[in-house]
Amino acid sequence: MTAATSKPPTAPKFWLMKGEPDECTIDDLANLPNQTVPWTGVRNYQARNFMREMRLGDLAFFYHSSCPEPGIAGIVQISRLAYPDATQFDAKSKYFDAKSKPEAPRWEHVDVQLVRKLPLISLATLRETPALADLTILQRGNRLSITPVDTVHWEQVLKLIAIN
DNA sequence: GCCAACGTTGGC
DNA sequence: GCCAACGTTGGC
Repeated sequence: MTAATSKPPTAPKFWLMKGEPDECTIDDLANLPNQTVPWTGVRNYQARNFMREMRLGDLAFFYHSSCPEPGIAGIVQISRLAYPDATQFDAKSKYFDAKSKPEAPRWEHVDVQLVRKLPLISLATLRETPALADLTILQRGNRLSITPVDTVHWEQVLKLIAIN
């Protein structure tokens, strides 16, 4: 038995990131410089911690949330590791956090870059797919804006649109 | 706008 | 450290 059974630390991970189309749609992202956006505004420790775990090249589903047609709208990749969120110190921002100090920032975020837009995979379609029953965002009461996605779930979602 | 579910706050 | 009150999320 060798030590070769463990996975390389560089294996890309999969995530799902919820965004509100009111702020940035997948098409908005496509039109930004470098098709890249800083994922600012996360104010939940669990979601922040997931961003800290992200590595360059990890892939994420870009999910449209709080809108008429919620669902997966595209794929993005992590293009910059977590760094302090400037909006927490901006008193005019809706993400301002008076309790966070510049010498000890509470909130961080990654940057994400568009990989490809997908035909919208609606929340209803996700719910109708038995193989996705354990997908985190489909669990009762789940509100986390950033969640890990199992490899099998990632592949299953892509099967829904015959990409892979 | 409703409301279930969950996270955060703060008094004790 | 408990827990009630309050705020937020997010689909419907």
